[in-house]
Amino acid sequence: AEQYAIDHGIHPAVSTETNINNFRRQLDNIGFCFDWSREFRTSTPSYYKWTQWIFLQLFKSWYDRKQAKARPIEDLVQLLEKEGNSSHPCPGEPRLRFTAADWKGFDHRRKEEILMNYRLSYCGYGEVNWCEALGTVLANDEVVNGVSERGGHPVVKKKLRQWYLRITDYADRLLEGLEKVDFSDAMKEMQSNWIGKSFGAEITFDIYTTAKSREKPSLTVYTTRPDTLFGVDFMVVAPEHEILNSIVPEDQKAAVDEYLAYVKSRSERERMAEKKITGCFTGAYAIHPFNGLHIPIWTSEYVLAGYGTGAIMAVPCGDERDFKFARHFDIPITNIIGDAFNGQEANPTKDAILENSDFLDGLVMRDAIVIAINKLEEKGIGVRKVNYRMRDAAFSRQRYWGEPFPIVWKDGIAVPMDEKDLPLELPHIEKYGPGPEGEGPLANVPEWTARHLETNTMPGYAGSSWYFLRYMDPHNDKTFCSREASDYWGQVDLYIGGTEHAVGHLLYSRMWTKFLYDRGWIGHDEPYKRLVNQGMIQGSSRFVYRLELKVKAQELKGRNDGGQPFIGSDVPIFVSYGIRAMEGTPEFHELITLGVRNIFNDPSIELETISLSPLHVDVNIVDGLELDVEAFKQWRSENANAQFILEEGKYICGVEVEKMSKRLYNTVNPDDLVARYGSDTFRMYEMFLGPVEASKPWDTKGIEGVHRFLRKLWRLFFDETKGKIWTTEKATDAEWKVLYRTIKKVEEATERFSFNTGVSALMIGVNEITDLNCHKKEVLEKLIITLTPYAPHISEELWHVMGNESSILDAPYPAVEEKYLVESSKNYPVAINGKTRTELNIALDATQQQVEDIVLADELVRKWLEGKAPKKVIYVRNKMINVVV
RNA sequence: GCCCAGAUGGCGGAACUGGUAGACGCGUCAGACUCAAAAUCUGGUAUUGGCAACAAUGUGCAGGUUCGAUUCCUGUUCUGGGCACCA
Repeated sequence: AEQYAIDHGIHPAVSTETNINNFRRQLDNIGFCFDWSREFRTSTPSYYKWTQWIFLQLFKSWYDRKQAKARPIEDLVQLLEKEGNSSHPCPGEPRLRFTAADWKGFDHRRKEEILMNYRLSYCGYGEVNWCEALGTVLANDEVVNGVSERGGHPVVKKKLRQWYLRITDYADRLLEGLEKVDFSDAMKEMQSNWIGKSFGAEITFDIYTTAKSREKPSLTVYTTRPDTLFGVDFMVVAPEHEILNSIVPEDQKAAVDEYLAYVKSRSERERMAEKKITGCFTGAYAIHPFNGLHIPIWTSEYVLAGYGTGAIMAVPCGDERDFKFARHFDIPITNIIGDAFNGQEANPTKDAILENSDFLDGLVMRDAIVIAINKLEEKGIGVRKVNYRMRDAAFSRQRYWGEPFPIVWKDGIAVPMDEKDLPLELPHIEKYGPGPEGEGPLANVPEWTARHLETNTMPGYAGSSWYFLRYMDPHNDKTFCSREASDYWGQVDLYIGGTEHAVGHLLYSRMWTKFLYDRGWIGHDEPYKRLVNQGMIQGSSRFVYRLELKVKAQELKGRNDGGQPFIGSDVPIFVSYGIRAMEGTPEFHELITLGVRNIFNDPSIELETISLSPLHVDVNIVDGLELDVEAFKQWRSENANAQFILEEGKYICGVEVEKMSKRLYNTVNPDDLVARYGSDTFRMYEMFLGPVEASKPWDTKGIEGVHRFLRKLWRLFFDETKGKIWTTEKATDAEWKVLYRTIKKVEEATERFSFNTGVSALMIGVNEITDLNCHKKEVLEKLIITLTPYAPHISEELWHVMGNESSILDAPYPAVEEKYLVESSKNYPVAINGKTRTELNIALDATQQQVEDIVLADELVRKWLEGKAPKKVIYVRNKMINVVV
């Protein structure tokens, strides 16, 4: 557990100024532009002071739907005081119901409860992955196969106090804002899908159940297709749905409880990803509001609690997942779309004509939607409803390293700290273990808990949501960034970042910007004017496969885990890749059983279940594909007693190409390359690899070519024997032509971020200038200015070699002199029936008739025509000629 | 499973708005220089057939639109990114 904490934080003693400077110097060395890093931001008190300040402003603000903007919470208090209970501040979308009595007298706690429902950063309870054995909370990617990645301990869900950002209040504006920013369509689509705005209806069904309950239960579902109301064959509620507490009759309780226990052991990701269909009948029925039919209510993990009402009406003939579910559990399917449903697969069309649908019969589905909603509203059993897939963003972490929340807890109420007491600095701690109930490490600090300070810390995206504003005014100690500074600099003109931020960072920072804009602290409500997605450099990851076993009704002394006959933590067993490939076969079961018997020296062991968890292993302890078993045992303490099931005496690792990332243990260090070739070569090679947007595996073959190019460039200025060879002679037209053609190509390439073709143009240029034997200063100077963005160090060096005093960065970018580039004719490709057969040199200003005459007179063309007259001659100026026969 | 993107020689890639497919670089083959090596330079290099001129085929796969498709449309396969606690 401690190791976890250390993995996730940097010891404050190490993250000193020196460390940051070293880090910067490293980045500088390899020619990277310094962007930002979590370590850098959070270790700078002024950053976290102002992050905390903004958090407080979010806490003290609410979102006024009528005005579509954030306002100070005092406005809300006044509004509520003035209008009391009679008018809800957000009619139509009540988040909260309270009575006049609640509000009367302003009971402190009640008031806070109400305000908490409006605050833009608020506190609540949320589910986390909880690992009892490690006593810690785990991130989703630290859970593999339902057990902890490290140690293989069972993981279950647990409710814990969490902070949230009310980003859902900004859903519409985040959607609309996409229209005014220059992002790729793919990025916009990802964001709008994430927000997931949909139009539909909430429909409430009465319930028939033999279970005893005080109130008459009802079930509200959300659907985008109320037109299919008569095709409902069953209902499904999420396993977390509260209704399960009140509607399950005695005779179904055991079955439902068993199912819920199973679900609790599975992550949300697994629930979405797995193809297997699971579910359980609750024993209760919903009553169809129009025809009174009893519709069975099921619970299944394919319905997620966080979306809509956490319950759906299932229409198997129109929805693929519902269809599969019905098939799997033999639920009869009602067809409401006639021939459009073939009985073999669902048809999600909106264009079929409805039948078996009472008052909707004969209508096209598309039109029936509105009619159905109107009828539902009229009868008071449903309401029109806009729904968003996006949920509020979890804004707290149970970690040490992050901005502490400036919140003091008093009698269960979160009280914001005084702004002038910021920053609230992280305490120095010795141990990074999690708190007693899985809280952050701060829960272990007596001075911290004695002050009743919040023990969660903020996530990385707190700082990354606004850091670009701080860059505009880094030394300001009055505010996070003065309005003058942010007005002067405006939006970030160009943001280069990966698509992996599409639905995280890039949405959060857009929300923060809108919030700061609403409150008048900045003058623009979108942070980034233009976004370019660079591709990811991929690494080759290596995997080991850990066995997760249950042993048949047998106690294995000292190897139990949580009372289960489960082999886990202390003797992890790893299976070689080749054996893993046999998974599912009887031979596999046999091999594993034999292996396990050998390892524990107990021939009576019988295995009940076997599953394999693929785990990343550091590429540095793998030679090709073969794992260095001894190094592996030392790599992580929990693997010290590891046992291996080998193939031919070797442990072979699995391989996958993934993004290169520290957490995937597949990184390579560029230091060696920089030492060998220099940072210009390294930088240029990265640019030359391919388009910026493309992802590709890291591969250094080919770096020689770029290095040779820079040496060739150098030889334009220096000769091994003669030394300096550049001259002050006047350049010829031919030399200018080569130069300006190069500059033009490089400029165009750079402007459209096509750096690889930019490098290519520079290579061609240098080759041509070398061929012309040109060493003239006036040409070379312009050439290296063009090169500067690609290879800044060598350019600067050569600039000074030629006697310039100031930096090349201050030199004006050379303007292309078009007069050297004018052409009067072109070699046209001539195609017969679209297939290029020859080339003809024709003047650029030739007319269609002239071209036809020239082309048809050509011997080769006549050969292909075989004496026939052409159907058509297509002539596209400056492009090509096509003769259709 | 859902959302997004990509697929072109032995390899990375180029072809910008539907107009000469394979620029540029790597690798490789042949040659020059050299006692030799390194470095450098010259030439060839999509596949198949041919001494050659040239011809046929060719941009993941199956179709379609067009005088003309790597580019547009429909379907499909595979690979990568994201899926809410990696940031």
